[in-house]
Amino acid sequence: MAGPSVLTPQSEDFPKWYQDVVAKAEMADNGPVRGTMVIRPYGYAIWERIQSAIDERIKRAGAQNAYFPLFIPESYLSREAEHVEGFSPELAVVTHAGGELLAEPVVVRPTSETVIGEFMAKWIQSYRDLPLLLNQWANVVRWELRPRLFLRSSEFLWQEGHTAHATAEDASAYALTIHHQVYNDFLERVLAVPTFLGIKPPSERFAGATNTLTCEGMMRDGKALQMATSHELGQNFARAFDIVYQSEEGQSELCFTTSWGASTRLVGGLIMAHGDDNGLVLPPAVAPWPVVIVAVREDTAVLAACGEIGQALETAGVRFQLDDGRRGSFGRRVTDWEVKGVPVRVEVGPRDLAQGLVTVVRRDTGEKSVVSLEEVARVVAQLLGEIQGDMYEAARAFRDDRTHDVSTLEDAIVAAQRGFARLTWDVVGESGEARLKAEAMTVRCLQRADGSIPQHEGEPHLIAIIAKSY
RNA sequence: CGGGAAGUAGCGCAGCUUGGUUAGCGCGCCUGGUUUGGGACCAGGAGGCCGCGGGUUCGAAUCCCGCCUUCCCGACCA
Repeated sequence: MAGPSVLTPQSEDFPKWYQDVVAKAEMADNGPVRGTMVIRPYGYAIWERIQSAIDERIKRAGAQNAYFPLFIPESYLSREAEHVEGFSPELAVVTHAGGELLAEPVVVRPTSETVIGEFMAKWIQSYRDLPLLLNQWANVVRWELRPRLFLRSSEFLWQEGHTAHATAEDASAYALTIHHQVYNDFLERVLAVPTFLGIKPPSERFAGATNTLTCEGMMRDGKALQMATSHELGQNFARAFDIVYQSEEGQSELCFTTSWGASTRLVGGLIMAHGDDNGLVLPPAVAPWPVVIVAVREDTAVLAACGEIGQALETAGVRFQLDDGRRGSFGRRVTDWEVKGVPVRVEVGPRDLAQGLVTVVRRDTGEKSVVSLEEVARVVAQLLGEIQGDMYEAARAFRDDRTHDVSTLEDAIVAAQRGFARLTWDVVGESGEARLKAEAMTVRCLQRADGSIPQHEGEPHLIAIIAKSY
């Protein structure tokens, strides 16, 4: 069996385990400037799959991609009081350019509500122009005091959606649609991460928003990670940027806007939601290669069989990588593929092959099975679907096992040491939030008793989900 | 940004207290060979402005000052 672990075990030091995985799976490196990140090809391939899955859903929700500038006039930020207050500590500001001091400093975008607001104001004239549904894929900069690869870097990649609507109801409904049909659907079906959906308490709200929706996932150490957020911005930005339209009745009306985003943090969430002591465990839908064909040894018959299997997988539309055995011993190569989290290994060796068989191994459970050469493509294609579903179920079981209903703040603090606590929001209150803060815990989100997303934090009988978080 | 720890080969570390030949070890890497069903073995080899800058000294990886970076704990966040 396996020798000494390649990685620091999760139970010994979870943050160290995370760093080990990021390094050993060749996902990312620290950049030369504090907080910056170099995303390596394997990590970027995962991001690209995340990107395309989200992009597809965004387009299905009716939004169109566009691109706005990296540099934003400092004065734009100042127009929305809460927004500038929230972001000013983490802004990178350019004061010099072209060898001269700039008359007005420009900030490197921390998010684009302001520039996009400026252009929405220009483009929207009539109620017929609404809703205006935009999205952009971009990098943003928020100067981080305590960076961690993928989870919190000073520069990160993301998608930010920005929309303008005629009514508050329409804006609110659209934010909810994005939350369910883009984010939660993606998280469940692609990342295989179950979430708690809800709204943020006022203390955790986005700077300038009237309501913030969140998807909270549980990591393998029981901490919460906010995997995506959607914001109802009310008329705050419309007022600041004069985003108005003429109604059917000929009146000038302020728009209601929304914004919503998901970032490279998702890669960190993916690592921590499914990873184990042997490394990354990828759901097939985000794996750069759902399958690796491993030649046990370099041998003519073995390589010929690998080629055949490759052909069959190709025909079945399954992406795969071929490990022809030229690089090191079998055990070494297997360990490497495990660290990288490849969902299925097809091991092709002379012993099995003599009987027309190959060994198929699942990364998530470690389960091995022996199948015939003729059947392997069909079996693997089906197995990938099963793994995708099983990984979601396993993550849900893990989360449910560590989520407890409690009736007092003190019990919540105990439960949130290793998972999530569900406590009536009325019991928490402002003093409760302060008490939680002292324990390094927060209210991650507020939900209705049935798990649905409330309209606002004033609804009666809301449940607060309390946890430690990233 | 506050408190703590640390920076020596790609990675993990020793050497520093008590300054003094050519700065070591393990893993990885390269070459050749034997191997290959869960991190193989033998032989040979390459690779260092000892984080950066300044100072003390005949002499600094080692002592002093400043800065940068990383990790942990807080405050802030996707």
